[in-house]
Amino acid sequence: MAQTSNSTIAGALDELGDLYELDGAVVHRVVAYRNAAKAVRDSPVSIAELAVAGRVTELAGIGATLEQKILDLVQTGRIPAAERLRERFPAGVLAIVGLPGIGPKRARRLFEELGIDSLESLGEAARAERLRGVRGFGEKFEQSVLATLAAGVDASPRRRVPLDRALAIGELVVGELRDRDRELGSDPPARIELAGSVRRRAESIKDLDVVIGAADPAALLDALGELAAIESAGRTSATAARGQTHTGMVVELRAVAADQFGNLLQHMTGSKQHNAALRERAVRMGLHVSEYGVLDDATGETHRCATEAEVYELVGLSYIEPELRENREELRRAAGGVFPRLVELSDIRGDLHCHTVASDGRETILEMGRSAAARGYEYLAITDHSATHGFGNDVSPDELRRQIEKVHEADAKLPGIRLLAGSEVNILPDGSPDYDDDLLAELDWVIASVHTSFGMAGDAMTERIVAATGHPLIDAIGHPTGRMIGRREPYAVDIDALVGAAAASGTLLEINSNPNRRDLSEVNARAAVHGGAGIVINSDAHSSGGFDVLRYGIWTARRAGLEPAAVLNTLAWDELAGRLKRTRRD
DNA sequence: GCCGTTTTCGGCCCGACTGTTTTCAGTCG
Repeated sequence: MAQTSNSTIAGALDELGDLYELDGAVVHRVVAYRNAAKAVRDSPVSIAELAVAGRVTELAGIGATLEQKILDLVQTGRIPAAERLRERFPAGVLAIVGLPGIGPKRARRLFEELGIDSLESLGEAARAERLRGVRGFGEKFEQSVLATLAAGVDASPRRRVPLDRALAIGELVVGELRDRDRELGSDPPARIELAGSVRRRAESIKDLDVVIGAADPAALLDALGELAAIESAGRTSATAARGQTHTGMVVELRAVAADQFGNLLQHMTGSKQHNAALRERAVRMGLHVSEYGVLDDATGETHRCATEAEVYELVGLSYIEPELRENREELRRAAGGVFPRLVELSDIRGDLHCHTVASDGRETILEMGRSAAARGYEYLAITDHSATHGFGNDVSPDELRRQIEKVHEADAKLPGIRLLAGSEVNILPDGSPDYDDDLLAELDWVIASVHTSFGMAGDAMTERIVAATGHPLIDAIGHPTGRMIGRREPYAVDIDALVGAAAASGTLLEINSNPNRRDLSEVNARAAVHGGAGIVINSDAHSSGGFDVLRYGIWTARRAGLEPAAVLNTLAWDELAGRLKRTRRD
């Protein structure tokens, strides 16, 4: 029997939180379920296994009660409490929660007093002007409901976009605001930074947050609507403005005095859960953290912080990098001292996955090699697609032999960088690569990926990729889960099984840096390192400009808490080559 | 429901906004 996945368990806990909230539970109990759901979702190890082993309460946020509910779910597939609550509250009531202005309390009141149990019955009641008869509801609420339903419920939660799109717009906005500040002649210049999930380098972004530290921010706030990226904007208060980009993203500007900039940047960078946990810790120390300062109960004094580091220092923590602020383990670790240094772009000494005109790339081996050398890389593996299910030009075995020669020729022409003859081979449905072993043995580096039959069932897909890790000449697995952020679910591979097989065989796992992939994800990358597998971070570039995406892979690794030593292409090639299983086997 | 520099009970982040209400509950980020 397939074991219950972390995401299934997390989903069940989230649902329980929603149901208890409707049921009128105290907010802290509801929050406890949501925190537990997040802890499960972010866990790099199997929660089902942990629960069966009696160790699940080791996770922060899971106690004896939730342990039992998780065990029920894992062992019987059901949670009795959830079933009882579902009988009391039709699914349509939960669907109403989350509409603008409707939380659990109001949804429950509408359900109990007017029997509203679906979007349809909500709309009917609004049109019939019956909602205003309920205490706490009025005419404006009815209009808001009708507007929401008219716009389509799907339109209400704004679409999330991958980080690269949000970052491009955010950097444009910040750049223009800084230009404007210079034109205004501010002295000292205003501090203007991106905050929010963009600064945390999250996988996908809902809206953009920009923070300003300035004595007189009015002119900057008023300028938002004039920026190239902004379609419409307006002031929302003396210290804030809100606009919308031409792409439909909401941009929030917040301003404070320069000596509070650290407080605001910390507050607006979040995450919400990180901030809540930080503030709970502060309260235990008699301190109250907000975007305006840190109030000390003992003295009645509010400390204003020009930098974030001061905020963390006041609550007894070492500085926490934005990428880690997700309320995973970072507060506990920061209380214990300084973090090990996270991997950085400048640590990467070579790229082991790129394409040329031989398959679906747009540039030649020489062009790609020159560009990689110019970026300071010591080595570059040319890994065009293999022959089956071709991308652009199918690289037949004979063509691959010629390609190996071409790589050697180009390598001789390019001093300062080592070009490696490689291939991105397909993992066929039976788990084998699509070149013969004698040909693979002529290559310096082989990365193997799934490009077909994405729909295979979990056991078969897992067997398929695990089989590939067992091949002596496959050095790494490319984009191991196939997920596309916001567009395609990962294929049904058991990540624990894959990590175990990769660690046992010495097969490396890729963090593919394409911003639509970032695969392994941060959670899976953490699982991989936890399970003893080695990581490589690659661009999968299809042109020389494609090398730029490596920063997204780096950010995924940093969000996973990876240090340079966990990432094998921080090594010189000779050292890395010596660790490959094809070498170690000899 | 969890958790401990308040340790087996009594707490549990902070501020802004909205609509409805005459002082605030609920929602939101």
